[in-house]
Amino acid sequence: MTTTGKSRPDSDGGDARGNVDRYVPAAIEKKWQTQWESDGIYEASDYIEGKENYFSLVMFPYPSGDIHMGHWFQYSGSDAYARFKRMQGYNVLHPQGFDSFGLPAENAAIERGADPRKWTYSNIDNSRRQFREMGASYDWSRELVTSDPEYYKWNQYWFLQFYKNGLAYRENGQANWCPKDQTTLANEQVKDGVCERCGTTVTRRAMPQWFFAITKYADELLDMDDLDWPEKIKMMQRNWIGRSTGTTIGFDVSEYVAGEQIETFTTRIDTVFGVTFVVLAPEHPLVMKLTQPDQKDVVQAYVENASRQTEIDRTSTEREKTGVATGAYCVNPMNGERVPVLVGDYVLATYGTGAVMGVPAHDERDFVFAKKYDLEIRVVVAPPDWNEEELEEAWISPGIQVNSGEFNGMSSIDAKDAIANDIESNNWGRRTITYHLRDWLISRQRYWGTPIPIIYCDDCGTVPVPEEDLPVKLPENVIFEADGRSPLTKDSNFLNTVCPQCGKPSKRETDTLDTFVCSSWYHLRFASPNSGQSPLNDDQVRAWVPVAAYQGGSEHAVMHLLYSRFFNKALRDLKFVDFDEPYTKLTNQGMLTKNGGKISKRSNPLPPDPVVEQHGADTLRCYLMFLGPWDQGGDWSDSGINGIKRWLNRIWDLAQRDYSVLGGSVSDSAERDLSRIANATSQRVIADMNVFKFNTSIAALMEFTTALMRAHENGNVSVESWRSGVERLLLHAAPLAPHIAEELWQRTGHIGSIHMEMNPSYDESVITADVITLAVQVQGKLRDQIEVPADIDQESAIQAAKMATNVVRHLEGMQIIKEIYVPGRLVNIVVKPF
RNA sequence: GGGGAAGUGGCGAAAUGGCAGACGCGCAUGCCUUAGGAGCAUGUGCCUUAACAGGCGUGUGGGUUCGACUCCCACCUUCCCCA
Repeated sequence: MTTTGKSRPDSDGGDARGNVDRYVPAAIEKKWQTQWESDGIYEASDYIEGKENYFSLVMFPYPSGDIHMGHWFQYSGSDAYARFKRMQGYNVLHPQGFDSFGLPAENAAIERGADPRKWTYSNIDNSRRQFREMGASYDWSRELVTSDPEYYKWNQYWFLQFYKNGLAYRENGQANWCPKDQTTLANEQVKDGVCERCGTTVTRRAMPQWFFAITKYADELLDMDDLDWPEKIKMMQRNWIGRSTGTTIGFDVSEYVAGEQIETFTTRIDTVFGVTFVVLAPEHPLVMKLTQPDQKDVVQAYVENASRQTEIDRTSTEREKTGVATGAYCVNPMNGERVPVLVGDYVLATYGTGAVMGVPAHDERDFVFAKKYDLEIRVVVAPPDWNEEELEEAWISPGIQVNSGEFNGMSSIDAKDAIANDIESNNWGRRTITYHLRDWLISRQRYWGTPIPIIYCDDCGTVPVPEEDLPVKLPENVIFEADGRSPLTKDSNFLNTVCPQCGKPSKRETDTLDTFVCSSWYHLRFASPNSGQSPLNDDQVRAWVPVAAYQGGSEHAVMHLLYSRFFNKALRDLKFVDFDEPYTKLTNQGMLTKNGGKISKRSNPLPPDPVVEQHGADTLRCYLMFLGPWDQGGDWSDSGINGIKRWLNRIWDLAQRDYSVLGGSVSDSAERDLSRIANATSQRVIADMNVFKFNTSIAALMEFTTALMRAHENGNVSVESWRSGVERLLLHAAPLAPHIAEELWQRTGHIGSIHMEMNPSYDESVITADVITLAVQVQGKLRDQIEVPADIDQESAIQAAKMATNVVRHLEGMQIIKEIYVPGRLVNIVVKPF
């Protein structure tokens, strides 16, 4: 414990400063948290006369047990921003809730026998407590918990709308399977071949799965020109969608299999005359049909071996590319040549057509492959000054077509089009657009999620649950076993039902929805939280959405943020919303680390509660904001927190100083100086808060704090200037340190909450000083500084600069060849020896 | 391998073409104190110097400019994303 809590009879804060009690955060923070809540000052009205609505949303947490220091970092910043916007006169909606479906609850059930519902809701209670201790300005009246039936009912409703409109479908497919979590994963949830959540190597498994048709929106999702988002996130989404334009062309194999051809996709159709082999994925349906008898054993063994490898291994650039010949040949339609067909495991059946044309001269991978297997390397796009010599490495840049029949002499850029036209007119293939993006796999073979509202009837087939029967509730008291089967498949009360169409006994779907469905539309529900009979209230949605400012981590770049955009567009086309994008402006907070590593409860713990207990919530909030730029994150260290504590202590002391000692000997210049720094501080703080630069906002406020203390000690400012200075300091500090600002606001005689006040205004004309310091350089090196009137003209400034003592020395024996004056900043004199 | 971001005192950082190191930590000296993990004051990039002053300095090497942490080129290192 610190000594701050102990009462001491005299010395500090006493005597001339007006006998003030010490700053004890614990004594004021709880009090104001309770007061704010009972006054409901952060509850947003949908309309306030004369105020513009501003929806400032921060990504809601998964309630894993504790609000950890990373959460404090994220939520302190977003709360400070929301508070700042409120004080700029906006009608701000800043809600909070819990993304409470998901694997950890269920794993806790399997590992420790905890009931997922109890485990989750007790975590939520704890998280609510910690959010309150943070002093965050959330509108708790709009809180939502995604595992509540009132919420997930609408997930089911959206699913049904999507299903009816062809945006949700079920298909047999190879799914990513996590053997540990016993569930399927979307591509986005597989990182480096392992499960994003638990790190287990992902395998593939064939099973019927539900999908959302996100690829229908691939092109529209690429249009992000109007989004005020970090360029990095846009780039990641573009890469993830991975649109590439090219040509599909068929290589005839009818001499082996009647009427068949190998379809290949390429973005470099200009190199098609350089094809010297074709490679099939081991899973390609033509592999066995084409393989010649003497190659059967080799190919079979190769295919079997490939099936045991992960995709990551197979496509790794570290690994040498391997392949085996099938003994068959296919025909290049462009020149009628027969080229060998090989099988190679670096070609994946799931991408493109599952076959690639090999052009060793113009593709690095093919080049290496051809060298290894001694295949022809034929140049068809000539590098500049090429004279038929062999290439040292693949030439992948544009060039001039050679060995390309009628296209010889054309630039390869033009040839792309010309050859594609030729192929299309001969019906050998077609222009094709491919995407890396796959449809969103939403099925999870898990219990703790939203049941998919579908019933399977022997007679009627797949039947959607009627909307009036929603929600399909998750059963309680189910059996958990780590056997790869969802508890829902073993709960006969849940599983067995009757067909809504024919009334015959039928089975429910036992898959639950990916939890990213919950977070794809939660912002809409925050805007219209109380619509019991409909998912949304149109007026409320229109009042608040799209979200003006959205804050969250960049780890959601290709999952949540892409799904949300898709959801919004789908809901727009189904006439539920009338805007194109859900989040207008996005800001990423950086990651908070400890000793350079990720903070984790087990291996690298950093619990916030002890810090709050020792220093108070305001100190912790400000310290986290002061570490560095919010969008860059930072590394936690205990050492700096005292600086912030000292600053808050100084504010505490300063705001309560006895100002009756002032006013006796007011100096005009001291008044002007204080006014100048006061206005300059507001200008800096307002500009910085607007762009989430909390660190420099705090630095400006610290400087202002020091200036106020100096003014008081010198005793030469008026009571009015002093009081308005203190007021200004408290108002600017309020978004960052809400409790101490509120307490001091009250103690300095104000009625009502400081958080309902407006930011102080500033006058730019006051900020400019009448006398300024100019830097004087000779040859660009600083030699002296001069005090001059602020409105000095160029000629006088240069005159004065030349007379500065230390400048004279450097001008001796030199002739001046150039003089530069940067108004208000510096004079630079360029010289050379006579 | 491709794409992106970053590299500044002992430390967190500021400055995005104009006085590098604001603000804070730490450290040093002094004041106050019975006491200090409290408070206040002063100092604090490196080198030379008694001082005035000078030299060097923002990962490395070039370039543009009167002037470069900032812009351009090449390279090194770290982190992130993708393969």
